[in-house]
Amino acid sequence: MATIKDIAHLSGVAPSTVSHVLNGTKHVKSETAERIRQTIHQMNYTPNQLARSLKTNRTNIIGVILPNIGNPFFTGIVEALEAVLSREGYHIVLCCTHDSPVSEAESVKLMVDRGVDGLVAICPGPQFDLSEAVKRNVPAISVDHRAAQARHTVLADNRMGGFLATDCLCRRGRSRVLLITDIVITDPFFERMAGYRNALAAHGILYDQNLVFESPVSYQDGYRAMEQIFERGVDFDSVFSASYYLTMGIMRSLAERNLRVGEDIAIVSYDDPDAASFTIPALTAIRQPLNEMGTLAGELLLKEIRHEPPSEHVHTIKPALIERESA
Amino acid sequence: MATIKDIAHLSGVAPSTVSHVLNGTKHVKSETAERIRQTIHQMNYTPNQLARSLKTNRTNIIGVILPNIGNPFFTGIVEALEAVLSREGYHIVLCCTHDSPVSEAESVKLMVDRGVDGLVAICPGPQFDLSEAVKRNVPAISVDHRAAQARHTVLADNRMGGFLATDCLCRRGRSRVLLITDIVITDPFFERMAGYRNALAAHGILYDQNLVFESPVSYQDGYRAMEQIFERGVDFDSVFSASYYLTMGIMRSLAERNLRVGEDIAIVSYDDPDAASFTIPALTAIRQPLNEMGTLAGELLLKEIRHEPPSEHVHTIKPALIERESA
DNA sequence: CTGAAAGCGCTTACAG
DNA sequence: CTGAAAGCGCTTACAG
Repeated sequence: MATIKDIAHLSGVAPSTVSHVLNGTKHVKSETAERIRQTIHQMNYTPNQLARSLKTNRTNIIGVILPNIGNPFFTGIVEALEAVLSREGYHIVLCCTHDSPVSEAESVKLMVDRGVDGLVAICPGPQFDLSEAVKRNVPAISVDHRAAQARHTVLADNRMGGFLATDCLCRRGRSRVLLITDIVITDPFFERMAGYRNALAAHGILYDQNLVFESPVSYQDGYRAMEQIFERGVDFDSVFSASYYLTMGIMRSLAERNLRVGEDIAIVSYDDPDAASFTIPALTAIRQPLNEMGTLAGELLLKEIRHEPPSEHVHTIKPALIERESA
Repeated sequence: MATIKDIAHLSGVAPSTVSHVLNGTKHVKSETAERIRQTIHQMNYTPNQLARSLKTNRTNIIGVILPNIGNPFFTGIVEALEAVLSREGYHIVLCCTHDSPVSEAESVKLMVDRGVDGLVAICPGPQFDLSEAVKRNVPAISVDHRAAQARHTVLADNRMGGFLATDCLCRRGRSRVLLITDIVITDPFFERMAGYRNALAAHGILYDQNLVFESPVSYQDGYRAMEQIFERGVDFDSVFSASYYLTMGIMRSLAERNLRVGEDIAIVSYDDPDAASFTIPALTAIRQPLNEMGTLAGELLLKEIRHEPPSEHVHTIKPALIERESA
């Protein structure tokens, strides 16, 4: 590969001059500049970013750590994030952790060691630790998780979401509201449950421990959970499903028992991917403000990178109830 | 941040010695080594990978370029890929292109300039160009796309998939088989259509141009396409949907018209994400060999990195028909 | 078993 | 307007 030296030789100038036309850091006589640009083009030269970064301490890369690809919840956030960051010349690079704490720690180290200019962690596990980034002075934002070390945290108001979902059900006259939630009670799920209880209270409905079920989160697990609930003969008239993945399994279980969703049993689901409008019946769901969350996270990160004064540290964004057919 | 020099000073040795204990590249007297390890630990030192890479020309990073996150088709491939590569000490880093050719080109450049040790492009657009990687001698694998420049290409047998899907329908006595496919006819979609035609022919059914529809690919677009087909009064008894996203929209359109999927209208869908078992009715679908594709891509990349002799250049993996309720 | 020195490919004060 | 030189933080022959 050609180096900046090669280009310098071939153009009859010094490497520093080439560097300056490359970066526009100083005025170079237009003839010289043109000549240099020509040989750059002829040689198909591209600066070695590793060397550049070593010197400048900048990579123009923002690392994003997320549990996995394939979950539409992340897509919305990452897209918004990318939109605001790419506008400022940053590239986004993703690391998946598969919800493994070990992998989360490795990902932080990997990206910090590779000199990313900033880090955003989306929906990390409860023990997620950004101190490695903080120690090395790389700005970091935590999304959907209160990380002690992140200067900024972007949260969705899960309590409000839980309230909205349950309240919707109660307003429709449902009083035996099943809550099916993630078996690992991270903050968001804890908050959703709090919202559930608040809504019940607001409607004068007594909280009944026997209506709350925890399950691993997958389509299949949602199905299994619902089957067990039927086997136990639980009395209920509606479901607040705290995860879209659970919802799909729940709906199948109901269908197999010929229960009509939206009539016999009302359902409100958390999360509102495109697919939620295409289940049959379409889902009434809590839409998380993914776009806003991603945008805000991006803006906060830029501020930190530029050492602009932080506004608040924890930002909470409100979700919305999207009413369709299932409730 | 501490550097290798700092560690050397504090341990009373030369930087080269620290380097050797760091990398195990030479035997160092165990006392010395221990002392060095201690100060490394005390100082919480981590080598600067940028500097290391600049010198060694290795980053231990494999760049994966894919259209987007949020599509379960990619999840399977990436997971398998990660499994085989991480076993060999490589980390995977993702770049999303959102199906934009510009972004595809930038991603290749970004990763190559950052010195990735290998590249795999999953399902890139028709004009995708790996020559930038080839020119710089970085091994590259193309998955689900015949890239002229990639030494190795991993393909799914889409023709077979198209055949299997259509054949399934015909075997069940359907003869008016609608084909709804992506409006951008990339190789995979072209092949699926070829399989469709082959299957029709095998069953002695005349190919009818009027049964073939092209549509952008999303839930909503699938719905729209189906609605238009109804408006035109097309006569059909079954659907081969060449994309899972289309299928969801198609099913909703049928449901709204009170047509029973699997009885009035049979459907076979391409792609078999977890969700395919949880639609109502569950989908008969073509399952792509994602795990195999990812594993093979990873293995081929490793071979190239190690300059091992290539076996074949184009590897085609067979899909399978998964029979459920929709056909 | 350990160290001095060169060099990876850039950038950036500094000098002229 | 241009260039010589130092240095970013490592690794790796080479010498001893």
